[in-house]
Amino acid sequence: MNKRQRQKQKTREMILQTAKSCFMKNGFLKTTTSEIAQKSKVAHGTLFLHFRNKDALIIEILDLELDRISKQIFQIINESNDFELLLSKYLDLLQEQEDLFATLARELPFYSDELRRKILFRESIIRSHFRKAIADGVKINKFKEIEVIPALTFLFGTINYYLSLKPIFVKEGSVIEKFKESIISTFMDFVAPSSRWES
Amino acid sequence: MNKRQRQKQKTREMILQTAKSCFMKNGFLKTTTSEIAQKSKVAHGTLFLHFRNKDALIIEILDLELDRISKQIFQIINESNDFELLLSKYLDLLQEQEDLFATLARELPFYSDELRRKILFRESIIRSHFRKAIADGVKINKFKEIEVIPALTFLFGTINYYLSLKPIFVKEGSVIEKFKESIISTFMDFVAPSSRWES
DNA sequence: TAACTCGGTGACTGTGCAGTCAGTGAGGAT
DNA sequence: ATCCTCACTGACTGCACAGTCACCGAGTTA
Repeated sequence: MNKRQRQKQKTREMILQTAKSCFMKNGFLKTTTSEIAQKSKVAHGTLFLHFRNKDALIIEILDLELDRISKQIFQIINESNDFELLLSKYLDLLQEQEDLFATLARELPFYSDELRRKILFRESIIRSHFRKAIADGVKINKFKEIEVIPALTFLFGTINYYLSLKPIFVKEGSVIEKFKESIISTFMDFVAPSSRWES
Repeated sequence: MNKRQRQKQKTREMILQTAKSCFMKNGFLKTTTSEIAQKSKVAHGTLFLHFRNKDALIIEILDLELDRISKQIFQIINESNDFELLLSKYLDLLQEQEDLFATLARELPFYSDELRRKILFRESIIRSHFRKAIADGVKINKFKEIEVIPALTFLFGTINYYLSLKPIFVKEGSVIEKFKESIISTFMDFVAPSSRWES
């Protein structure tokens, strides 16, 4: 690889890096290509030399990021098939990338079909693991007999709600951190088996 | 009131009417002032004669609409302090104005502070009635001992989630209609008292 | 060293938008 | 009948933005 090719790749990575941090901070919709170019210290036109358009740039970044996160989640899933632990670790992961997930929660309805489909596909995979963990819990009477899918929608819907309205729930810092215990304990309460077996 | 004044008021109401239907269909963010003007059969400039700016127009429409809906909700609340019935009727109301509520759910994070505060204030009033209904239910052992506020966040969060991602859940028609039974029965399951008192 | 290649440049274009203002004419006042 | 008022007009301004292209010069090749 000669000097030109090295420089080209370096520029490309610089753009990706900068774009990622802009997107995290202000969301995809509000971030402009000029802003990315400026902060990357390249000309505006250079962006479109490396990426067909703004959407292609977003998709590339999200693909990379979601890949990375998916791997972490699968690791968590393999480590622990206990539902409560799984949920706790999942929330930790969300917290680590909270700006990204809050942005996704807010902006998802406004993305292009392609982008939205990609994101929802990833989420559906994650959700299927939770589904299995709950189904297992029901089988061993750890949870009461519930409709698993609606129950999960309550869980994911609520998390999504906290994320998308993050600035309303916390002035600064992490929403997930603030409500993690509440989310877990409320959901565990909800699915706790009736106590007739206890007595 | 002379002819001029009558005409002026008529124009104003025409704009409000048209703007409302545009906002319902495409949301506030995507609706342009030109579109409203065109469909109202008035010049673009006329809009700004009647309303300081686009935001003032939105706020006026939403204030009117939320007033109307609030009244209906209070009527429901007065008619029935039974939680399940209250929830059912509330969902019916959401369904009647589903386009509006879906728009609000999606766009709320992007509104100006003033607008967002107004909407959230209305919601908080409604929510307080639900809180009371649940607290009453807990008192008479109709529900198990739960943390009322987190439980309500699960409920409202989930409804918000269904609304904001409506096009993903249903191709056409009403999300609320489709999931109403599921939402009610899942939540009632969640808060059902342990069965030790039954036996 | 001369010719060529190609990544990078940034002024420019086109589009879409909210908001403005000098001008118009029907309606009202005298 | 005359003048005035004011709701209304729509071309215009200014802005923000994504995307383009003729040109440049460092790096590569012959």
